[in-house]
Amino acid sequence: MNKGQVTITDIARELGISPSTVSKALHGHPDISVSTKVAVRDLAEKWNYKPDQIALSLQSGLSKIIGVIVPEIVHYFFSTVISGIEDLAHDSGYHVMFCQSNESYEREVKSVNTLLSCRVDGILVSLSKGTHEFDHFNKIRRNGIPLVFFDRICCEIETDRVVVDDEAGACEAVKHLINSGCRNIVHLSGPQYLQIGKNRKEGYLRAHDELNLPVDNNNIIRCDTPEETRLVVPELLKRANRPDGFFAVNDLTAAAAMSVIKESGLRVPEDILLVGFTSGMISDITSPTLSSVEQHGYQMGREAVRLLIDRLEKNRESPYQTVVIKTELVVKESSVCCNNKY
Amino acid sequence: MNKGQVTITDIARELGISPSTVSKALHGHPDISVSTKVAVRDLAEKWNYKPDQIALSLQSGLSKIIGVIVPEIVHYFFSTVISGIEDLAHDSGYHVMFCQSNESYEREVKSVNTLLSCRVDGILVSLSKGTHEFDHFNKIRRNGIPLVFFDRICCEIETDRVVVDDEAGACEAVKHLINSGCRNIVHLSGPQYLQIGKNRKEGYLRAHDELNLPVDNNNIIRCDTPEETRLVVPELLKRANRPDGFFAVNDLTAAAAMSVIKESGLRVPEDILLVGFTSGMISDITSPTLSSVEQHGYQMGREAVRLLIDRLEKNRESPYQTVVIKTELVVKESSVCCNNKY
DNA sequence: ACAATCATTTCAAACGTTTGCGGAACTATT
DNA sequence: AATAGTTCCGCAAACGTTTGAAATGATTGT
Repeated sequence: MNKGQVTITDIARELGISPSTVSKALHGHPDISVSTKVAVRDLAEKWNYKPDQIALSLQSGLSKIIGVIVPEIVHYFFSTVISGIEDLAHDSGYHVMFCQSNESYEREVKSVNTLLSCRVDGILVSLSKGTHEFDHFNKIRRNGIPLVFFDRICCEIETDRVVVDDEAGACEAVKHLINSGCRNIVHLSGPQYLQIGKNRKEGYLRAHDELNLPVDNNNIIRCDTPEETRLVVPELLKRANRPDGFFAVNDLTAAAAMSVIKESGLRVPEDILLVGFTSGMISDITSPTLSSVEQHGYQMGREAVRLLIDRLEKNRESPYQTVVIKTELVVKESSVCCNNKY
Repeated sequence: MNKGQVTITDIARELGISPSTVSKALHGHPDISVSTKVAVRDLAEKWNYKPDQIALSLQSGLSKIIGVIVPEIVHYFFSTVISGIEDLAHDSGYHVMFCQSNESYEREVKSVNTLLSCRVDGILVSLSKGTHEFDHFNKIRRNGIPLVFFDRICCEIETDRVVVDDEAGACEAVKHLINSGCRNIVHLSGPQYLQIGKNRKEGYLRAHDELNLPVDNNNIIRCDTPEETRLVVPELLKRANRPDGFFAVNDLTAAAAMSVIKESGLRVPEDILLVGFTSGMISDITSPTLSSVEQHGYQMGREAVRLLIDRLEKNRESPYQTVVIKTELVVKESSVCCNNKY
């Protein structure tokens, strides 16, 4: 009508009744006569009345907003997680407000404060690499706001969590390499101060252990970027006992390794088998396509939201849960070789 | 303290003064005595008082929230744009609430309603593929809320816009191929009902035109996914006059084309040169690395926010602007060949 | 001494909504 | 005709904040 959105008071004025009557009519309160209800609803419909979320929030103390903090959106994995968060949140009547920490502790703390002052109902966090101090999370708890960690969790804080089954995925991947005939598998590993780096290495070790094969510690190489790969892998290929398989901590590294291997005149998968981690676009565009461990980011996002909303709307005091998302080995061309030696 | 956040009233009660005095003291209002100011500020500091954004919003009618609607976050390009939006918005004291349309008209309309009921101060939109009806955008305007389109703009609605200089980028890329010796360049093109598909084809045509070379219409092929590429490109390579260059509408397609070419025994860049579009991670992990046109998504995001905040905080009635982000050809290995024939 | 001036503080309204309680106007019961 | 019971509606407070206007108390001027 005039300017901005229609309010309950506009409708009341037009109908010559009080705002409270309009509110009750809209909510089907039994006190209100049928004729008034009809009149109010018709006019609300006609004027396209939508309740003001902000006023509702102030009134109820609930914002219906979920805050999300991720290290970076530009990562394929995180954008799939966000996608899952967004979808389930919207379907449940919540809005999503998100912040990037850009892997920096200071920005993470700032993001927490931002979300807190917005009075979000709950917060979802994946830790930044730079965070080794956790008091800002205690502050969230002190404010009585539920917190759920996903992927990069914080062990120091007791709360709901969603993690991916890294170790099992890594183990499955390495067993697959072993069963395909590899006996000299290099693990291009991530930093060991991050849980994911540690877990994936554990999986590599456990696979060897369970299949009763020895592990050569020289085969565990700290290398998780394409740049490092171009430096490190050529050396590995020159070894007397050349590696016959690579298990990389992420797909970018795996793809770079593939390039290096092919440039050196060796073939994938005929000479060397290769498996990556975090199956995404990348694994489809390499040649041959790259076997990889799928992390189901979308599902992880939904699960985190579900955990949060459960706590918000059901019993706030129920015991904390940790949901484990199963990984899945997606076998493509880079690890399938017919001339199995065993 | 007790529960939840500290309010201005808590401070007032503690100090035995009225809430309005606290508010004024916090704002440095000249009416308030220095001693009171000091007392209030000290206690606010001690109790870590943060003003309630929701109450402020209700009061001022301003939410300090920017709504964003994108087709999908999982695209590298869009996630870089979002990253830029988020960074500048936060630095300017705004929060970001975002929605995905998932390329669906219905979800786009729903997202608009969501953002409107949240009373966002302004909205940033990149059109979904499924949107051919624009009345929901007029509704935003009728509510007096500024609107900025970015990347996938809507020509039917007069408003601020940020676009990328697709055509110039495509033209530069193709000229680069021509100048590197190509005389038979295939364009793997996108759908022509999307502006980007059209613009990039125009760039291809203009490059030929400006360098006085004829265009063979058989060289313009509708193909913009890896799957299509694997079907289409092998045929092209069998032609009598085999293409000596490819310009693809996106990097995924370009990368897939590279695989197909190499599998057929031809070499990149020795036999065939290759340029893609939307320089991202992908262009670094192919072998050889892929020349591509950088779209500066991060900068586009910042620019869109700047436009919106300018309108919000400066003159709301100033004439609409269209900002063009320059593209940039990033030459890597796939298009650099020493045995230039000319 | 009385008013005018000043510094400091509080009041009250406003933003849009919800909701318990009280009230008016009926109807029904005695 | 008085009481009790219905039915329908409005009042007012509350959420946390801002802000112009009004109030308070003290000081100054004549």
